[in-house]
Amino acid sequence: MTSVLWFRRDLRISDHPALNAAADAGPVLGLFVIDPLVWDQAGPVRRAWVAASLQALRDETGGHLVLRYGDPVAVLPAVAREIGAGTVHITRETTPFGLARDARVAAALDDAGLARVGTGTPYAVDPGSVRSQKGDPYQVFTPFSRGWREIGWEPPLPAPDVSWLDLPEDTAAEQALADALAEAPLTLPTAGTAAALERMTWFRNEAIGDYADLRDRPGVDGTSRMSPYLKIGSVHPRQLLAEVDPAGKFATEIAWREFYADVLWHRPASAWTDLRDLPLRYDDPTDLIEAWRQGRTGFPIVDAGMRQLLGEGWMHNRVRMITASFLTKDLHAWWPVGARHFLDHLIDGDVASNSHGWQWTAGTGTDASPYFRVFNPITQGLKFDSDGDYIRRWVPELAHLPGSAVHEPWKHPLGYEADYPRPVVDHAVERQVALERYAERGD
DNA sequence: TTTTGAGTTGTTCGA
DNA sequence: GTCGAACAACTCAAA
Repeated sequence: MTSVLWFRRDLRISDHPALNAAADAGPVLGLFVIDPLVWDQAGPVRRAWVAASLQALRDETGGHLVLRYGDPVAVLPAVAREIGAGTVHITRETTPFGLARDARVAAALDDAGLARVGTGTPYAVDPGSVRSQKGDPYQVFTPFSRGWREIGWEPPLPAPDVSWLDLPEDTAAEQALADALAEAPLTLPTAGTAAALERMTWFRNEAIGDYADLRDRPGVDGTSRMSPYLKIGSVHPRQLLAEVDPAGKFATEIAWREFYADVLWHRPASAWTDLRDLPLRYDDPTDLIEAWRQGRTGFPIVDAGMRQLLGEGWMHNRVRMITASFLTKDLHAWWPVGARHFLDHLIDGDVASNSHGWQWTAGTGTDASPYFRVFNPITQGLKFDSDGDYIRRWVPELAHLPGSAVHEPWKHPLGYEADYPRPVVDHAVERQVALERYAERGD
């Protein structure tokens, strides 16, 4: 029987259980729907990454990827009818947005007399399935990760033989793809499964030994950089876990991704609201938030990170924490303001990891009340970018300063020669304000 | 039921 | 320069 495989965040053909299910049943039409509501919200680099990943998937299918532009609620029944398919196969969604969209599409498919089959999820262990001995979902990472490893996962599936179907091109979709690709920065990673696995092999052979030491240094290429591939589904986490020690540090990073997906599964509102209702008092300092977005706060490592985000669509994890701490603890803004900006621009922006990473920084997340978690952007810079290379790469106004002097331009006679902004706040003062607000919560 | 130990990623201060 | 303690009190998981 003919079916449609609706690709979403599973842009690959290997280790793809839903594709296997469709291919086992008969000929398959591979479809991706460019939904303008999602597409237009994304920044140019994020769009370029999706476009490049679609192009890679098209290559992997031998050119048989059909693109459509529009609302999936209208597109899916129309395409299924056009090709004579009775079933739409998907990888099951787990996020609130994805579940709501799938529910609307499912209703439309029902009305059209079409079946829908969900197989697998983008996770090694499906969200909702790791439970404590009492049967409750875990609220804390470490016990979750024990339960997660106990459940375990299957080895990756090979790519199936697929009899692909085609339809005439949708001009609007092809144009959207071409426009997005035209805006790709030179720093965009090579998209697709093969590039992902090649990078993973390099990481495993060359970098994983130094991972614990180098992963915190934003000026060093010491992380796997698998997150953009995982986000778009060019690889499934099973394929990465098969390459490493399941008890090791890298597998633990995968477990963090799965933990946050699990938390979001049980608490969908936590995507955009405080997981723990403390409540904290927030400000809305519009001009300062805009300075933060643009990387013009006068704190070098904050500005370097925010500019890397806009330029590359990626930010080093250490710097994500520093910039997030700055927005929430120095500017006292509500974390979703920052989470929204990150999600719009990060090529690896994933709602579960993004929002819960932000909640961790803001102190509203899963781990217990570390009220004192206020990053000092200057000492963090000196500690993790001690040679200053990261700053010089992203903040040209400071590129003339030597070594670690870039972190404290106010101490250098030539620090402001190139019109670098002065610090927009006094960190020591704002740190005290943040601590006081934490102490007054609920009063 | 009660108790106990633990909880990703920090900073500052004083010895 | 290095190191350990203090920094609120709380929630969770499991014994």
